[in-house]
Amino acid sequence: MSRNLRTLSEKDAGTKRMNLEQVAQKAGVSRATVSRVINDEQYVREETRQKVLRVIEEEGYAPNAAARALAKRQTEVIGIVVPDTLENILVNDNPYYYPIVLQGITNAAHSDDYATLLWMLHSSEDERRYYQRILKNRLMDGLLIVASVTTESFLIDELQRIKFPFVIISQPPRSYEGISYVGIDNVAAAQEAVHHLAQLGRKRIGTITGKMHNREAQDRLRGYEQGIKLSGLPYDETLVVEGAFSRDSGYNGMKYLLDQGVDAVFAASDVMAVGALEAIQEAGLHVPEDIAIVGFDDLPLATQVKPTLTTIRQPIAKKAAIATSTLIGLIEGRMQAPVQVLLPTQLVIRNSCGAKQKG
Amino acid sequence: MSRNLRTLSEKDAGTKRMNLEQVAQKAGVSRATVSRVINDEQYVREETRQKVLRVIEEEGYAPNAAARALAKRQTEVIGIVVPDTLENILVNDNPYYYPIVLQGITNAAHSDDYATLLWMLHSSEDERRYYQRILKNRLMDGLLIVASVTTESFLIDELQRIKFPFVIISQPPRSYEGISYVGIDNVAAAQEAVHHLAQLGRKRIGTITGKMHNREAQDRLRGYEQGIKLSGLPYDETLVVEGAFSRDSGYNGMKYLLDQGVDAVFAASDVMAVGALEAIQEAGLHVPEDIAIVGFDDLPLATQVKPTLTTIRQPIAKKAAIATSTLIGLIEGRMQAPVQVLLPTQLVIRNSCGAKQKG
DNA sequence: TTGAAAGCGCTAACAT
DNA sequence: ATGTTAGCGCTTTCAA
Repeated sequence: MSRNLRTLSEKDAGTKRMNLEQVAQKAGVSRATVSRVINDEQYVREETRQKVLRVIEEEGYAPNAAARALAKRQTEVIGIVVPDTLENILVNDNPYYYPIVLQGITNAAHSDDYATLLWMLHSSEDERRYYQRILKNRLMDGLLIVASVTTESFLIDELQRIKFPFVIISQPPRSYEGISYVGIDNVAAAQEAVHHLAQLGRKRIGTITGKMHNREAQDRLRGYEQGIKLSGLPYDETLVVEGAFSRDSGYNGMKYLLDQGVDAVFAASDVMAVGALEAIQEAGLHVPEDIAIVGFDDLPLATQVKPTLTTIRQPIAKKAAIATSTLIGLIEGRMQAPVQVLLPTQLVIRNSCGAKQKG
Repeated sequence: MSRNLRTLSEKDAGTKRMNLEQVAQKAGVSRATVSRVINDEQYVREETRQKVLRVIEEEGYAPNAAARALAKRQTEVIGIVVPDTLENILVNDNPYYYPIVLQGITNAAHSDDYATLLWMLHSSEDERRYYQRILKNRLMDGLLIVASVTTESFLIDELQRIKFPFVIISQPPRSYEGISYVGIDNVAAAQEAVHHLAQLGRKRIGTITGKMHNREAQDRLRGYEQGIKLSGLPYDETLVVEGAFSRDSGYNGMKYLLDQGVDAVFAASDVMAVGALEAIQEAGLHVPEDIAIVGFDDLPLATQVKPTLTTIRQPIAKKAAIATSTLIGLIEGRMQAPVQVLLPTQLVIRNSCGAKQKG
C-alpha cells in the first residue's frame, strides 16, 4: 500500500501538472475567470484575458480532460467502430479502405477538437462482447460505425434504444429506417458504368457482383440492371454472377462470363476487376479489344495493372469526413437525426474500357 | 439559452443513466460498497456483492468513465500515434502494415481493459501542431508511437521531459538512448536472408536497401554486409543500391543491379522485391534460375506474385501487442523504463530463391 | 466583468 | 465487511 503510494509520487515527480486553481492564483484571478478564458467565453476583460493567457503559456498548463468531461457531461471524444476482423479486411483485398476512412475521420474530428477512440473487432472475440464493451464505455459522446459485411444490428438496436448519437459510414441494410448514414449512390454509379460500356457499342455486358447480402452489392446490381435497360439492351440474367469482392471471386466469375460470351463486364470492385482481367488474359483475349472492363472504387491498384482500369471513383475520405461532422452536429444538437447523405461518384476513364484510342 | 436547455433535456430523456448513488440506494448499500463491487475489490460479502450486481444488471448501469478517471487520476486510455500521412502510407505501397498494427494494439489494449485513442497525422497539418495537440490531451495514460520515416523527435523529447510513459513500435534512431521500444532484429534477419542465398551457391548477391535515413534500412544493410562476410564472399559495395521501400525503387534498383551482373538479390521489402521481379522478367531473365530473390515483410503480396516470394516474415501484430502490454506495464508501475525488446523473425522459403526444386 | 460556491460521479482513506 | 467523508479538477449558476 505505502509502496504503491511511493511509486506513484515518484512517477509523478517530474510530471505533476498545474490545475486551474494554481493558474488562477498565479494570475491573481478566480478559477471561474481562468475557466472562461480557456473556454473562450465573453465577458472577460481583454487585459485579464492576456494576464491569464500568459500564465497558461508560461506554465504550459492544459486542462484535465477528465475533470472537464465530468463537469460538462461531454467528453469531446467520438468512437470509431470497425466491425471487421483483420482477416476480413485482408481477405477483401482492399487494405486501402480502412486507412483512408480513418484518416478522413480523424482529420474532421480533430479540426472540431474531438479526439477519436478506436474500436476494432478481433477474430478471437465474439461480436456481442465487442459491442458490449463499446456500449459500456462512457467516454464517448457519439459513435461512427464503419459498415461492414458482418452484422452490427445488435449494436445499432442498442444505440437506438438508449438514444445515443451515431452515424453509419455507408448505407445500412434497407431494414433500418430512421438512422443516420453517409454513403454513396451505388445505384447511380453502377448505372453510369454500364451505360458507358453500352455507349461504346458493347452488347453483351456481364457483371460480377459483391456478396449479395451486402447492401452495396445489391445496389450496384440494381444499377447494373437499370443501366442495361436504359441503354436499350435486353436484360439477361445469365450474365450476372455473384462474386465476393475478392480477387479470386473476380477471377472465377470471369471464367463463367467468358463461357457466356460477354464483350464487356462491370465488376463491383476494382479487386474483382483485376481478377477478371487475369482470367481474360489467361484465356488469350485482350482488354479492351475483346472484352471491356469497368471496375469500382478507384484504388491505387487501378493504375497499377495493364491496361489501367476504367472505374468508378468513390470519395472515401469525404464520406468519412462528412459522417464525422454530421455526428458532431448531432452531438451538439445542431442537427436532428436522421441525417441521410448519398454522395455522388465519378466515372474515371482509363484504358480498360476502350473509350480511349490507343496510340 | 432556455432553448438549449430544452434540447438537452429532451435529448437525454431516454438516455439518462443511473449513477453510483442510485445503484447504492436501490441495493440498500453505500456508494463505497458499490464502488468496491464494480472494481472487484475484496472485503465485500458475497451476498452483498450479488445484490449489488443484480441491481447493476437490472438497471444496465455502467460507471461514468470521466468521473472514475478524475478520481483515480488514471483514464485507462492509451494513445496511438501514427506519424505518417496517408499519402506516405499509400506511397510506401504497404497498406497492410497499419491495419495489422492497429489490430494488434487494440487487441492487447482491450484485453487489459484499456481503450485506445487514435492520432493520425494529416498532410494539411504541420507536425508540430499535431504533436502539440497530442501532448495537450490529458485523456491518456501513455502513448504508443508507430515509428515512421518522418521524424517524431520533438514528440519524443517532450515525452521524455515530462516523463510521460511511451513505447515506440520499431527501433528508434540510434541517437535515442534509454527509451522503450519493441522492434525486430533487422540485422539478424537480413543476415539470414543473405546467408541463405549464399548457401544456395549464389556468388554475386546484391541488395536494394530502404531509405537510408531509416533505422530499419540501416540495420538491414548491416545484416546484408555481415551475411556476405560470414558466408566467405567478398564484400562489393557496387552491389548495394539505395531504394525507398517502394515498388518503383525496387524496379529501378534492379535495373542497376542487372548491369552489375548479380545472380541474387536481397530486397529490404517485399514491395521492392516485386518491383525487382518485374525488372528481371522484363529483361528476359528468370527467377530463381538466373537470379534469386529474397524479400522482407511477408506481405500477402508475397504469395500473389509468380514465383512466390521467399522472404523474411516479421511478427507485426505481435510486435504491436508486446509494445502495448509493455506500455501498460509501464503505466501501472509493474515495469521500469526503458524496456527494449527485439523480436526474432523467420525466413519463409517459397519459390523465388531456388531452394525448392520445382516439379 | 468577476468571484463564490455548489455540483459532476466516482475513489480512497478512515472509521466503525 | 460496510459506511462516512473528503476530495479529484473543472464548469456553471448566482450574486456582486
